[in-house]
Amino acid sequence: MSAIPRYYQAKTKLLDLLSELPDNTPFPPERELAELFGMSRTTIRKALDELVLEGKLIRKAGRQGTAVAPRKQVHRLSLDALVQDLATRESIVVRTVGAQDVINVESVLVRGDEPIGVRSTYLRASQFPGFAELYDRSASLRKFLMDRYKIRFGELHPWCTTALATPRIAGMLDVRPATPVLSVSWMAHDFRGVPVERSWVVLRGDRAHLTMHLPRTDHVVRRSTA
Amino acid sequence: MSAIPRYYQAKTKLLDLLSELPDNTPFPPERELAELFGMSRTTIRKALDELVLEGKLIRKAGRQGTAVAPRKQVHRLSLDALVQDLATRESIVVRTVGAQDVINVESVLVRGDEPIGVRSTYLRASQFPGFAELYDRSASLRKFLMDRYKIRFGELHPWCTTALATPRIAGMLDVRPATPVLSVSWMAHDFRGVPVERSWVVLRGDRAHLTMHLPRTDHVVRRSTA
DNA sequence: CAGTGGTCTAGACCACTCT
DNA sequence: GAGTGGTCTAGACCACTGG
Repeated sequence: MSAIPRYYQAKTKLLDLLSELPDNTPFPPERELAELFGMSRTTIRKALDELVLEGKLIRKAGRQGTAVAPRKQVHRLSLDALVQDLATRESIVVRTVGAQDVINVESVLVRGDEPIGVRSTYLRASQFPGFAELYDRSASLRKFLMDRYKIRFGELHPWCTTALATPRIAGMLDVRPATPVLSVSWMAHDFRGVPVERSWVVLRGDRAHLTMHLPRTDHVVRRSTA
Repeated sequence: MSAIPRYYQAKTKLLDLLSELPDNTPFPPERELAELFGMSRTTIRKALDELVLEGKLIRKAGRQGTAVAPRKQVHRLSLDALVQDLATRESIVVRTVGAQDVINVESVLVRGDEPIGVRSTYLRASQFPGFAELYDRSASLRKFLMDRYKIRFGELHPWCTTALATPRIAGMLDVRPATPVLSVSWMAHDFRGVPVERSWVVLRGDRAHLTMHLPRTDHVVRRSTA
């Protein structure tokens, strides 16, 4: 008479167990939980899968097994900071793509020893002669473009959605492929409307929040009411 | 010698098959694919699961089975529109929560005959006497609060992340539980800093993009370089 | 009623990693 | 070497939906 799937019952029980354990506590092995709950390992795994996707558990191959994920590790990243370029990063790759006409600047965003995002920016090489040699990787990319190439940026209209991590991105973020991520993209123009850069940021949804800012609105969009 | 899992090989093949089929084309049954690829149904299902999560396939219970999902169905929703209250919606529920002191206004956001999001707003009943009787559901909630209760809103700092759909939300969005969704939240204050509303929007990541706006920045955040 | 996806089982083998 | 998670199999039963 239970319309509730067994794996979901397991998930609920595991969540209870989980919430009482301190961070990084080793979790019982899957086979043990299966026997304990009287379910097959497959069913237990389905429950564990979801908890891992939600960032509540961490699984590692080999002997160490599953453990309670460190909580309160959600980092707040502002949209402005993403656009300006992040202060903390681990690596920057500048590479030319295709017929030497596209420059790709890729950086890994790190917070608290964890990679939590990847930022990838594409520029036209013809627009920025000598970029690879001149670029100072310790500074903001946006500031560099403004200072060195006298770019004056116009307004931005970034957009944001969810995606599943590709194998490459998953490797960079230390998560499994198909992990849900937050994807933020924008196309930057200068103040005259000339395209300047195309950027794309992928954030680990379980480790990062994107914060935005909306100015005071004393007016409201008027609607034509039928 | 193949480090590539069989389910991922299956996914790649299915993706090829998929990309050549028109929208809404019925897909072969799982048991048939299993025999065709020489894999177990479980393995095929793991591949199909990811394709469904990515919004490339649609599964329905019963006789109709799996089909190619309609593409190019991504709706762009602006952050401003979310905050103002959506123009298109299917249903609004006003209910009191707990000891009659919290009002919850919940609406389903519909685009092109599909539910793509849920917006839930919480208000303090004591702050808005007679709300349930007075509220005109055809108008913007925000506008209603401004007109009827003379609320003057201050600036907002919404935040955004990914989440997995709970069973309740999944039911409202017509997706499976644990489907990745885009979660946008904010706390609205009036211009003096008094809390007014607490809102939460969940969007189907495979059907909706959130668009934002960033004004021109002639200045760049200065960093203290060590 | 027949066929579909949704769930579940019991078992197997592998790669990895700690001891 | 022992134990972990990652993958995979073959089979089963169920709920649902169309003809």
